[in-house]
Amino acid sequence: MNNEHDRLTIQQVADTTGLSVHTLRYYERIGLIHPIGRAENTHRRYSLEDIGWINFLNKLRATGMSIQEMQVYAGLQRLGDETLPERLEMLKRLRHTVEERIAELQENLKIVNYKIDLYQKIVSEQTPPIAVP
Amino acid sequence: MNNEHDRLTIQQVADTTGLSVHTLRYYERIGLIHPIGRAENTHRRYSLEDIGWINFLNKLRATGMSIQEMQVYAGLQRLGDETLPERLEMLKRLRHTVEERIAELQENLKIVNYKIDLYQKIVSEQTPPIAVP
DNA sequence: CTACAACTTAGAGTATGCTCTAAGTCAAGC
DNA sequence: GCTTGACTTAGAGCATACTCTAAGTTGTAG
Repeated sequence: MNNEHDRLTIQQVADTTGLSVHTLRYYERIGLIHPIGRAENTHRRYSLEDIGWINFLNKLRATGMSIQEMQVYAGLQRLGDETLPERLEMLKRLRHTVEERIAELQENLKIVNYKIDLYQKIVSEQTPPIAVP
Repeated sequence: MNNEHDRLTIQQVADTTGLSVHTLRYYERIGLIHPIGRAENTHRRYSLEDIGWINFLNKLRATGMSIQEMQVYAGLQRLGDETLPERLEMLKRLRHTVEERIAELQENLKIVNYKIDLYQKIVSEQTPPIAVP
């Protein structure tokens, strides 16, 4: 299933996922990533599935999910298909919080825009394009 | 301009702004809030303008602006109207980053939704509404 | 008068999420 | 044989943003 070409070093994974090698080891240590397979020399070798999982973790992080919640999710994932309903619930809750977060940002954006308009007016009044004597 | 009714205690401000009294003192200490006026007994007394500023700070924080950037903004604000163009620039940059953040969240939401749909299907197949022999 | 609540300060402590260091192993190239 | 570079581990350190503690003051109520 995985030939030698599919098995990447930690540095390669860092380059392709955007996580640092430190962070990759950290994620593995805290259980976000399952124990990665090793080459004969004890060096980690990541499979393509591992990359897929790490990319998904990155998406979860980008939604603002905390490390702790991701640990729960990763734990459920490892328990197999019978935890699908729980993971589904987590994702639905995540969707909800992300939607709320977007709405909040849009509200705050309005306020920022209002302030920009206000300041823009004052600034343009102070320094008209061409001074008229 | 400010009568006794307009001058709130730190606890009242905490209640109305949602910040803790600790955070209010912390914000003042690091220059996010200018030195608040005191009653005869050295206790802080916040004016309505102070409340307005604190509420604005809360909006900036909610957009994800860092404390450090807010310190810069607060510093410019204290320098008066001649810093309006700089503050305008900061707000425009903020608008941009918030718009990007919203777009990113919406992208990630798509992925979460895709996963929800997928899991939903699997789960509903595993446990049909009524088992048919 | 004393108890209490609300405040004050300086400074220490905490949670989160990394990020780095030190010391060591190992394979490949010169 | 030796250097180089990529990896390994355990554990320390760091940036951010609070959050809390200890010790003290003050004004009011009983």
